[in-house]
Amino acid sequence: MPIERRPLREQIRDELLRRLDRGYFSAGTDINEAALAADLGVSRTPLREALITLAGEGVLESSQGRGFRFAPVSRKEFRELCEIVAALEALALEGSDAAYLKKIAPELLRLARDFPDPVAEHQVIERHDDEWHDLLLSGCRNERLLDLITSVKAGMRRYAHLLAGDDAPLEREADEHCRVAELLMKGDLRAATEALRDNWVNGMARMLSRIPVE
Amino acid sequence: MPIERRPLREQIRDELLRRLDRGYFSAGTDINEAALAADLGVSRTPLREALITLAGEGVLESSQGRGFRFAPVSRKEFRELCEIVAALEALALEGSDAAYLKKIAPELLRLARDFPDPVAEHQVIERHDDEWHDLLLSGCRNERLLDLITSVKAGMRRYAHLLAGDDAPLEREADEHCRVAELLMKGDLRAATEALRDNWVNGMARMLSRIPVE
DNA sequence: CTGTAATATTTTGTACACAGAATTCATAGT
DNA sequence: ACTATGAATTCTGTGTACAAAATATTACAG
Repeated sequence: MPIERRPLREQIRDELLRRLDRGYFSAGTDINEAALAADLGVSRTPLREALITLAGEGVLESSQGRGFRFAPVSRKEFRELCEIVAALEALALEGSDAAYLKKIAPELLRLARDFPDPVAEHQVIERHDDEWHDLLLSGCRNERLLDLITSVKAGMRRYAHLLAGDDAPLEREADEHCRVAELLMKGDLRAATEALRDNWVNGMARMLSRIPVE
Repeated sequence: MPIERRPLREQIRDELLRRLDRGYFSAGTDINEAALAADLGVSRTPLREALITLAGEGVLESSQGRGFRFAPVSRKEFRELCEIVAALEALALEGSDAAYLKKIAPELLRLARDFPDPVAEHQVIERHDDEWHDLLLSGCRNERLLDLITSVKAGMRRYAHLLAGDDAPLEREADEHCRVAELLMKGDLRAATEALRDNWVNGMARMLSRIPVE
């Protein structure tokens, strides 16, 4: 059994993101380091290291003497993040090998079509969506870009659980993914990139209707 | 005198980037935390916090048990970073207020024209270039995007000092900045964005000729 | 009853300590 | 001379301790 040999700070970061997905933390609340560390069964040192990482990704905010808190959600920030990821994913897709994309297009189509039961755990749904995007970008050779996309998406996780419950948005998302896959199958990289951009813009609109006006 | 009231980790991060600009550290070398902490006159704790931040920005790498080291420079990574920043700056410019851009265009032109003496400190030259880009993007209202650009650019600082010494690249850079400013003056945001993209592509080519083939 | 000053409590930011992993160095065997 | 083995050393990763700042509480004056 290959016991966990990764720095605690990384394991803690992952665990905090997992809890965030599950809605354990409500946005805007302060973090009590001692309490959270005790809860996780670690000391404050690696916990703080994880918190600093998450702050760098925009998941947390910090201010002198007041420690860390979960960054509040806002329509404006969500819009900003969507714009950014849309541009970055488009860049990644543009820079991918067209032949490779053509090869994986059927798999992308399949994934898009058999989207999970709308009543499934939100977590399952999110993971399915992530899987599709990951596969789509798996042909990008710009490693830094892929890292950056992962990092920015971590900053969007605070919004993911807002999508819970309704099924109509999921179907539209799936439709749009199909469209991207079909364009890739035809070998039209340019159009696929535009369809991906549209997907983000539309997805943003769908989500915005669920974020309360502050 | 307003004594520094920021977390040490931030001051340390800034100081490390400053030293990086001055070429104190050579890429690829391991960091000895105790020695560096002693040199800076702080303890290892806030130093490590700064190192973790820098690792998140791609300035450093880390591996289990072996600590941190300055990420090695490579033509591939530099190309990747340039692509990313080009896309992000283009996005930022597109999203700016056209009227505001028209207003600051003359100042941009002035800044581009009186570029500093080529024999000046590299640091001065870099700062001048940064100033121009900062002003150009000052009309962007996507705050997350601006933060992200700053962060990615921090990851490029390892390459900046390679530009030292020659003056021809600086003049070309200035020419291209002028062109962007002129297009903004005309109110042609689309063309200006393209010119900015070209500026990054060309700047990348100029730099690549100075990065040794690994 | 409200606002303010003083005090107590909590919590962060930083320093320090220690165990264990990684590396270096030395020694022995082929 | 070279590889392998093991001891010694160095350094990181994590836990703990403490001082100063922030927050909460109490006491008091208007």
